Amino acid sequence: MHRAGSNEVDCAECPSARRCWRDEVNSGAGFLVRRLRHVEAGETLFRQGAGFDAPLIVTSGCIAIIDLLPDGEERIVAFRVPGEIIGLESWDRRVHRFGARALTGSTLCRLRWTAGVVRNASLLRALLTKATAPAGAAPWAGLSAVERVRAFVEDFRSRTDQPMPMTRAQIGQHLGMAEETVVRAFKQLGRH
Amino acid sequence: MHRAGSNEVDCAECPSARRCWRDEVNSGAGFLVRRLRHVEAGETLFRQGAGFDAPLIVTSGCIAIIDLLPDGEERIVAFRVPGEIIGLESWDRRVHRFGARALTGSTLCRLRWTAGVVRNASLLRALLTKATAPAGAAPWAGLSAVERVRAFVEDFRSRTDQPMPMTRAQIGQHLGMAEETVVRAFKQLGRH
DNA sequence: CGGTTCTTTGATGGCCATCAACGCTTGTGG
DNA sequence: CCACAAGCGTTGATGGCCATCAAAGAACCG
Repeated sequence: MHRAGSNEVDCAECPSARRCWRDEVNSGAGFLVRRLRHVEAGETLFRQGAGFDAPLIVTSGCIAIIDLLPDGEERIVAFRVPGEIIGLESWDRRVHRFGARALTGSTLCRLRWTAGVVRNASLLRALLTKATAPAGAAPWAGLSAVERVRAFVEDFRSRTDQPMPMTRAQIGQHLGMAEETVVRAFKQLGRH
Repeated sequence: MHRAGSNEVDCAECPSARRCWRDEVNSGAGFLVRRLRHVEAGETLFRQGAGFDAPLIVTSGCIAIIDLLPDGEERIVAFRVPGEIIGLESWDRRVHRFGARALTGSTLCRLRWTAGVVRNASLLRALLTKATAPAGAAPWAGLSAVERVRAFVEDFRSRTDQPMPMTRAQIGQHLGMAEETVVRAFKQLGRH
């Protein structure tokens, strides 16, 4: 049984906890959060290389996870919507592996990470570094640009009901294709 | 403190545990394994859709993780080398999300999964489903085929010292490009 | 030797990145 | 109100990279 400190909230007491954790959350399960301020559209949450302290849970809005490449190009690793976690990929580091920027007005909770949710650090490291598909894999290969855009739209729609807040250029930065190709793909799909 | 059952080994007692877990392993840390038989080159460990019971840790050899697409095509999601885990992506399912096939003679340990290594199932599910980059992201986009093959080779070399056991066609199935393109990329790299 | 698997090389065509330009919308200041 | 700028969306023309098809060498094994 954990006790929440000042400014901290146990997820078990949050009426919308189910949206974040999908299951019911038991009091004392170790999920303590600190509610954060509302961030404005376009605001940078943190930059790549900034000091990392704890993961965040998105509770409203949409956050772009951004990889800043050596040549200055920006690649959008993921779009995070309510209920999803950002910053976990930097868990075993001291600095953020990616940056994060709000695409719309958003709110977040900070996960109190000191709780003994995970008993052994080695397993968590293994999970985060080995269990996932390595960069370089191409699960969608063989798909045309149109089919990849369709898959992206369907994936986003399956995760949230909100309208897509990102620009065509940002979709291109995420899927690795030119903005014009995204536009032509949407036209071929006949719908937005 | 856990006690190992019949045929079970505590990783703390294994002389090569450091190779699997990188850190030193404390007795009773929850890492109990069962040593498995040696699998032959080309042998299928399990097929996509087969019943899942526990993850495996590769201790020697090389295992291909295979996604069987609806059209019958096979996409190689990852190549696992000693110290890496397979099957974790199926943790919250009853069946295997991917198949697995040995590329060379390999040995594996079965992770005893009942140990209370992770205290809360919700967090692990969140880790596996939300923390990783979604399918569709293209972290390598903008790279030519030659540069992607170079990145693949460097990644594999950084993970193991063994010579690359996979064929050009399998590299192509992994990177999403034609076998001929892999060959031409290797020629341009001037070395194997 | 014949058979199989893997590798390599060449020719051709299509998809998509790139460049260029324009319309549309919004915001800002004169 | 109008002019101007900035951001976003859209369309067209062009060229290059790579998938595809075809075929042949190379290594291995019965």
